[in-house]
Amino acid sequence: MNAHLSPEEIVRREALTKLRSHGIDPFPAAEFITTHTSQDCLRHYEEGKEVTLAGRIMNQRVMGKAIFADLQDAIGKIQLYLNVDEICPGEDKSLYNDVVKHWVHYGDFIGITGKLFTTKMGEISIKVQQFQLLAKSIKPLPVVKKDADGNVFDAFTDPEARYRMRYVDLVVNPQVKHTFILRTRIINAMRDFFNNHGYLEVDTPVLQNIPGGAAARPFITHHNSLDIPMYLRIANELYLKRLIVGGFEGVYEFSRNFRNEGMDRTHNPEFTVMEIYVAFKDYNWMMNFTENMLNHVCQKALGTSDVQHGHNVLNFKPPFKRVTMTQSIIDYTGFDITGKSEKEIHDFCLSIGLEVNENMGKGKLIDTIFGEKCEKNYIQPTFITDYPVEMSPLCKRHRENPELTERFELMINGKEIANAYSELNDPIDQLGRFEEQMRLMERGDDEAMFIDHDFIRSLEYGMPPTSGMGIGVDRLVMLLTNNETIQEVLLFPQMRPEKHQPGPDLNALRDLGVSEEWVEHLPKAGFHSVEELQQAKPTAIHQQLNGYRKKNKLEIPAIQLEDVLAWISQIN
RNA sequence: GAUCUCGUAGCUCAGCUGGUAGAGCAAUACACUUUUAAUGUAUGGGCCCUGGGUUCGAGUCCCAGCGGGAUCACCA
Repeated sequence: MNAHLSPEEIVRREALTKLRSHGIDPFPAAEFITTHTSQDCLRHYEEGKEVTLAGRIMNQRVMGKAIFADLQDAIGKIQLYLNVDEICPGEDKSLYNDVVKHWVHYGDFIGITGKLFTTKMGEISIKVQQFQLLAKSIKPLPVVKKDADGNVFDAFTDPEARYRMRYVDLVVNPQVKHTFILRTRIINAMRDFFNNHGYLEVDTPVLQNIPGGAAARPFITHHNSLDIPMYLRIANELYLKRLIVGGFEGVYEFSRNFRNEGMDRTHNPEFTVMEIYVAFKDYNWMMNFTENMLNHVCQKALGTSDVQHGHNVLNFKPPFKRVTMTQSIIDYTGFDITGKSEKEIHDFCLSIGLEVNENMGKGKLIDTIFGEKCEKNYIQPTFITDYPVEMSPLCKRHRENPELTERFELMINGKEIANAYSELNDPIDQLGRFEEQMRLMERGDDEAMFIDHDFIRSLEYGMPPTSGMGIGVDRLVMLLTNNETIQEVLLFPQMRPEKHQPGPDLNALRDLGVSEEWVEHLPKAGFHSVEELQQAKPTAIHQQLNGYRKKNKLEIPAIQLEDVLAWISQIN
């Protein structure tokens, strides 16, 4: 029955039996009370101090009657010194000779009590006096080794295996664990910053009737009792604005959004956006707020305003540079879009070799120019402001130029990190913009937005002037943790489901009367299941099995055709 | 969705113009009471992703599929 297990797994399972027969439960229930962590021991070292720790045993160096090993807990690692006479002061040395030396494996959880000391080589270690197995690991972890210079050998690097088995990744790759600790620190720092300003964290619906607030393909599901389609949210913006209508001064939400679109190293079907809306503010205020918030996050989470990302050092000390969209396009193409018609801009795009088509409105054309020619140049944090009105259906018109909107996007490392508006609060203008979106949709723009009439109604009751800002949390975390792929900052990134090839069902084969000496060979010879036997001709099975026997020089009796016929008759 | 590329032992990887499946680490056994990529000796361990095809012969060549990665398209 162990045919599908690797030899190491078999050894570990046999150890379970041996431990139990010696009265040791490999999965004990009782709480194990620790007094210290690995870091406590290293930071507050006192020779001879008694400590109790728990963790995984990671790297054993057996030297006869003594063993050095590393204990890895939630925080780090510390070296253990396991000496036969310390662990087994009496006559009975079996705890050391059997349990510790042979039945405890790399990756097992253990609890120890011992005294701190420093080895000849100068490493702080624990001289173990009491040893207890807390949980056995019956699948071997990848073994990653590191030399004195910090060079890593045999690292567990296969992205597929790492993302599918993040639990393994976290155990053997400390830098991965650190990324996720930083992720939480970044989010906590943002939350603190907003709370300290008195803004309220809220929850709004994930399951929505109208997937509004952004332009994207939604995931569709169905509510049985109401018998209506429902959508996983693509954004939470319209709900937060309703709350501003309701009278909150400032609201924010860390929103898990879902978009049914392509997946790549910057896109996951579910992702996190932080959105905040503050009443009586405009986008100028929001720029100051955003740069101060980000600097606060860097200081709190990383302890610096200078963040290493790839070859660049990103400086988050306010103020950030501010450039209008129009000026940015002049800077990088020499073309001034001010007052230009859709046709003129279209022709300009063609003249500089951009791929555009007749379906693209003015906003989309300008967006294309910016995306192709400008965006990548903004490495240091830069606010790009005053977008054309066609690109921003939820944004208030610019106070000085009705063709523009009071919008900014924050560019860092050549990519968009945040997006903010002076929010459109004129219900009549808003409805008109939604209707314009519908026209774009009919013209072939599949990114145009749905109309949310309840949202319009809320604006009709009156929304104060408000500024809102959204920030891509996953991308911010990528930026601040020096990662290039979103999968590295999501604990469980979306993957295609694993296809399980069902393992051979040996018991079903036994039930047919297949002899014990043959049963394990049937799958290897190509017959994994009863069904596969059923589908093959008995004569072919007979020949194939005996061919396999000959090829592998099996010292077991040849199969007779009658045997095969007997199995088949059992099936029917 | 398109193109390129990869899939070999628990992990990291070799395997050339087709000819009996390899290394290091891990495992097992023995030795070793301050090692740290511990060391030394010995041993075991493979549906070479799956299914077809070519061939006397396929891990290797061809086709299809499954899964991953990269680039592109769409999007944040």
